[in-house]
Amino acid sequence: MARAPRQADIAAAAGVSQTTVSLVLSGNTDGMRLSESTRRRVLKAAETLGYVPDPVATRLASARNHMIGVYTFASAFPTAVDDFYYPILAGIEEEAAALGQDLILFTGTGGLDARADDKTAIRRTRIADGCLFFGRHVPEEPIDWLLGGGFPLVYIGRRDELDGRIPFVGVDYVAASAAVIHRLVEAGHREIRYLRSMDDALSSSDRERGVLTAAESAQLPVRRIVARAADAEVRDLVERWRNEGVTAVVVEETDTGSLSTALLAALNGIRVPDELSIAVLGQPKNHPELSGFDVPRRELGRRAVRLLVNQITSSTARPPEQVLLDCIPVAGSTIGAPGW
Amino acid sequence: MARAPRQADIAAAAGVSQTTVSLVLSGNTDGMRLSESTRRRVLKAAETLGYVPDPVATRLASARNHMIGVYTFASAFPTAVDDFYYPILAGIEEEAAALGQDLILFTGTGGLDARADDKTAIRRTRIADGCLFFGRHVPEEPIDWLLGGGFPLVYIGRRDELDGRIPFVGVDYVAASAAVIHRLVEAGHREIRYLRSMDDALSSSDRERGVLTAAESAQLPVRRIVARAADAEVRDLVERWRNEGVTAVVVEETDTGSLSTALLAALNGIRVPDELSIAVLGQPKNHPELSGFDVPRRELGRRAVRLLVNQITSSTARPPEQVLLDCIPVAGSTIGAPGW
DNA sequence: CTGAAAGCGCTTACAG
DNA sequence: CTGAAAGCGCTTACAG
Repeated sequence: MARAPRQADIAAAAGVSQTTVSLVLSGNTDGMRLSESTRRRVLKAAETLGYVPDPVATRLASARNHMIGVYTFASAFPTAVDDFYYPILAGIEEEAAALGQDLILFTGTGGLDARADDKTAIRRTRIADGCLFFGRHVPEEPIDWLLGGGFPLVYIGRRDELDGRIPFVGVDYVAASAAVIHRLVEAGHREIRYLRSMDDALSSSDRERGVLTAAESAQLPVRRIVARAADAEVRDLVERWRNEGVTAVVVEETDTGSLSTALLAALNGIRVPDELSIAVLGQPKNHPELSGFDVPRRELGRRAVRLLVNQITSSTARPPEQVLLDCIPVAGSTIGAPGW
Repeated sequence: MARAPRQADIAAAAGVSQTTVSLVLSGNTDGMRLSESTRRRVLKAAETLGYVPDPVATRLASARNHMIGVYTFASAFPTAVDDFYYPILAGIEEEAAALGQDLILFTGTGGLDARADDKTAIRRTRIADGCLFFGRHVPEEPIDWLLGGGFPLVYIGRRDELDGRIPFVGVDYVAASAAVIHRLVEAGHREIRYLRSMDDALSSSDRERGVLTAAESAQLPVRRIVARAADAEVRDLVERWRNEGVTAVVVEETDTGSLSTALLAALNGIRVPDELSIAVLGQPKNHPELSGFDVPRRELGRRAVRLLVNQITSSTARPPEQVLLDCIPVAGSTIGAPGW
């Protein structure tokens, strides 16, 4: 079997110039008309030869190849957090397929942590028409470089770096978290504690902000509401809270879910929600009974793709689009009236 | 921010030709020597200008871009079968990253089922240095076309199409399935039934072959051992088998896991393994207690990547490598002595 | 030791 | 209505 046919082969077969073949095949007839007969001959020759345009050459010549990149600053398929990322990736793939875009997963060359400042890896994303970025932090220099070059990109997750010039699709954790606190307050709780991770990601501080805002507006004792803790400290905390007469604990759900797991493990003996109400800011795996909210992860992926493709196809430079998606409240059964 | 610097810019800055820049940067010094001073000047200029090679141009000129494709004949992130594909993809990504390869996910343009004969989509894979293929069947024409063109590809899963010319990394379902039957026989079972899906994939018939071979060598009544069934029919089957004095049921685990789920659901009332022993040819989600075997899915992905990269980097044309991986036996607790 | 030239397969002005 | 030419940013013979 021979080498893949190119436009020149079709041109020879159809007795026209390579330019004409390109014109016919790309459908770029800006003002120019091609005779119907030429057109048909070219198309037939292309069909016969089994022509497929070389996407690399296309991209080099025209800066469009219908491929969008996905760049994650850690493994795209991390073992520990399957359920966290998988729906996002599924959403990305779904929408990409719907829009006729292939996906390039940039896996980076070095070890996992070396990736952040792997400038080369990030710049490599330019082989695609545009790129989706994932990750808790933004490597400002290379992203700035891409942005400055007019390269279309969209972050997954809210970002406030680079003076708000980064387009993103994020999640409105502030509103969703506030709603959970309000629900507890309405159920009569006053002694509430919020357990968050040590991590300083925006998704963490947004949740905390929502919690604090809601607590303030309900005139709760805001001072003591937030507790930062590593997993190992949770047991002691719960013990202490119990003695303080706390009636509800709200916990942050992180990508690994280890904090909520630690909380549930520390609960042994305590009846939920009779003695203690529990709410989770996010939805842990295999715990549909937990009250809290669901993160629209699949939609996050889908929406990000749409934003990116819009950016790629729109000719005019627009201000960076920044979208926040609403979470889905989960009623669950772990919020009750204040106990003991 | 200006346009990305290219080799010509470095050449100007360093006072050499663009060719020299290419030579220095690529390290392609076949027999030719470059003066150390030139070399240093070029590297410094490249560093200063923040040069990053354009991967598109590199690929067009050299036919190597350190990207490997992943082509699935269905969604790469199918919702229904998360746990089935995810480990394979995770393995692929892991190994690709280790070998410095980016991944291109070809998502196809049309609907999901239109993909198989989407010749264009398959040919598009040629943008990568090579491609991994997934899927229950082989679209022979385009695969033959790729193979004939010397395009490196590796299938995930055993394949026997195209006269054995398709390189693959598969799973030795025959041996693993036979081992399960042997285990039952050793436990004293004679009345065994094997429940398989209606699907005719090779992974199904391999399992059946293993079951039959083992049954024959144990001189079981092979005639009646295999039952093909849709999920809905399982309940009636189990009922009948119960009346026939069957003491062990072996079930195929498919990608969706629906058959084993149906079997477990049909079991209500029957005590396992006291009354009935159960074994699964594969490992259903969330059922570590089931006896059977684990498919080395992560390793499947990893190994496939290694095979592919070997193929890409080896200069000599070799016969297609076909690898079968062993499964991991799962002892479980659902096999006992024959009941009733 | 280094450079001028051709070529990878396309697209896009620009001429006719 | 169609073609010759230049160019996208590289690599790779081939000369010097």
